[in-house]
Amino acid sequence: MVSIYDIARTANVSPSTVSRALQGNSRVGTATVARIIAIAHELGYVPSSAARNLSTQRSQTIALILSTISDPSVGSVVEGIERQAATAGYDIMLAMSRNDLGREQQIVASARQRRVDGIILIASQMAARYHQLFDDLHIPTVVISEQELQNNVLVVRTDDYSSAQLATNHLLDLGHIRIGYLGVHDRPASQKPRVAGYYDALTARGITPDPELVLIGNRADHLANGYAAAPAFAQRGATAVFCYNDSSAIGLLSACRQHNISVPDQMSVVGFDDIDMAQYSTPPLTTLRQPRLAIGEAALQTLVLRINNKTTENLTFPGELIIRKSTGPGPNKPEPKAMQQLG
Amino acid sequence: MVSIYDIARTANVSPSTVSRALQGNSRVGTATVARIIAIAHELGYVPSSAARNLSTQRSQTIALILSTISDPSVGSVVEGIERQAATAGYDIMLAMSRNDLGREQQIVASARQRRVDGIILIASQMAARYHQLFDDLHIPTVVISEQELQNNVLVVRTDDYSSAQLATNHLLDLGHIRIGYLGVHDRPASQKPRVAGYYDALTARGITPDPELVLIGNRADHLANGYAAAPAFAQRGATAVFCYNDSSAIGLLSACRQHNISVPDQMSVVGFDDIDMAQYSTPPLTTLRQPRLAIGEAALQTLVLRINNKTTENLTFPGELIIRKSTGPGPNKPEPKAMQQLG
DNA sequence: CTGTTAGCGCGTTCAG
DNA sequence: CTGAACGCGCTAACAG
Repeated sequence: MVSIYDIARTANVSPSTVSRALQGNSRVGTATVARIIAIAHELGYVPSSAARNLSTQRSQTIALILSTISDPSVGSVVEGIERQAATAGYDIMLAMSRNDLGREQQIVASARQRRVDGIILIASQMAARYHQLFDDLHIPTVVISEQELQNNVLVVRTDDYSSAQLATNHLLDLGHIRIGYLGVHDRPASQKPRVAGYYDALTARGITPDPELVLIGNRADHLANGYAAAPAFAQRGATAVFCYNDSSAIGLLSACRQHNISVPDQMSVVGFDDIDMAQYSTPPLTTLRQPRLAIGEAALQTLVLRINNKTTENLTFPGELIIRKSTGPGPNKPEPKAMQQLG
Repeated sequence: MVSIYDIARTANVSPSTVSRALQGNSRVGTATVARIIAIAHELGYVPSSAARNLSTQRSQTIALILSTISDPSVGSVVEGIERQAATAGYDIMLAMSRNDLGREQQIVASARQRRVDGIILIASQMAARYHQLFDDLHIPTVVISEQELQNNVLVVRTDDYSSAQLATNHLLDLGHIRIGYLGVHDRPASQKPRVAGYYDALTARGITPDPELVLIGNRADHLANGYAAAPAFAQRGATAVFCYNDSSAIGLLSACRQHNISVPDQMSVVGFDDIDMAQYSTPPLTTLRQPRLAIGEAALQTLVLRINNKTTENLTFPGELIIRKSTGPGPNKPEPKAMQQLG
């Protein structure tokens, strides 16, 4: 492997001159710089990041930890992160925790050994689970999802609470009373505020939330969860369901079709995320769009700021209600005229 | 940052003894090993991979390059890779090429500087585009997808050709004659053999493929491609369509519904991949399952073998036809009895 | 079983 | 503007 020593030798200069010339910044004779660069190119020189890392004590690497990549809603977030990381000159070390304790510890160990400059956590329970850990690590960290505040952990997220209210209010506006909530068990951090928003929206309209209409799936497969929940909702008289995410909603939609429950005539369904597939479901899914790409980009930018000791702050993005065809008037549909006036 | 020197000092041994003790393998007094480990733990020692990499000339890192992560079919593959990488002690450097020339070069540069021990390419045109590059890099590489054979590049993939034949034959068996193919423009490597399989299956039954029934979408959004293609297929008298992947198929399904084309009564649709969403589409999608998790795992294992100079070989996995509800009898449906007998 | 020595490749003072 | 010298943290070859 050719090093700066090799190129120094053939250029009749010292290694430090080569180092400087290659970095561009320092003051070196314009002529020698050109000559050095030429020789470096000619010799097929490729700088060693290990050596550089060792010397500079920075790895130009950020660890991206997520519970699973097989979730259609995280793709765009990762995309946003990767994009910004590339332009900021950081490499990404990808790790999947799978909610597996052993693997989680392994990941943290690996990140520490690699001396990663920063960490991004997506849809992982790790931040909550280890509570103090990320504070003690002294590695800048940003968590994407609602989170208990910690000292050294930044949060970038969608406003789950008000988004859930938006979704629920949409159903309420359509005249629904018996509105269910379909949840998951493996995303407590973001689910909590969504449930709260759902509850509060109901209560604000004078409706007492019925615990019977809150169903929490127990598997990691959200599609299957949604599919399995349909009969219970129908049986308990729900005319509308607000789902934790689009996957759950699409599973639910599929089951409705299977059980001949017409959507939206007999059952309105609202999802969350607006994944690519959402507008191609049957019927196209009304959902709460999260600005996933922007969140990913913001997460990385915030992290870089934090790494460079600039001032940073937690970021909250608003959700956007996307009305499609899976929601329709409920049994107590208000007068169209009134709706018009309010619009 | 505490180093082995620090722990050597407080343990009254030499740094190399510490190094050996921590590696476990070498012969060091059992007592001192215990003492050293204890002290290391106490001092909060975390080994530096940069230093180790520099010294050993191996990075324990593999580069995972893909065009985009926002494709529901790559998630499982990545999952398989990550799983095996973790157990084999490799970290993953994630990079997305986005079919962007500049980014592609940046990624290769970064991988070289990092001295990655191996490279995995998924659904990327890079292997084909640079042809000679990956050979010249002298870094073990495995490509997931059909590929022109290169010296130093291994291939792990689904048998696209015979899978396409399987899919097409299924449609043929159902009595369809005017069978279309819905393709994409950004996956030439895997599409080529699929189209070939489709053509050959048709020809083998004495049907002359009609070029009018082969539609190639021109956008990166496969769902949208599928959606846009429905009218053309209907208008040209296709009674069945074999799609490049499930995303295209689901887009097509959605458009059929929109245009009141009944599936499968008026139009049968077959996808490819068997993504999680496939069984929850309307109707549930008949598709060709790829063993994506297994492919990911095999890809990494093969790569590791190759890194360690063991013998390796290209791997081809068979696809599996999953019959669901999006396919049904065509206009020339054969006698049910005959079907039974053949089964 | 253990210590010494010498790099691995690069950045960075400190002198000129 | 340039060179010499040292350190980053760890492994490995060579003595004992």
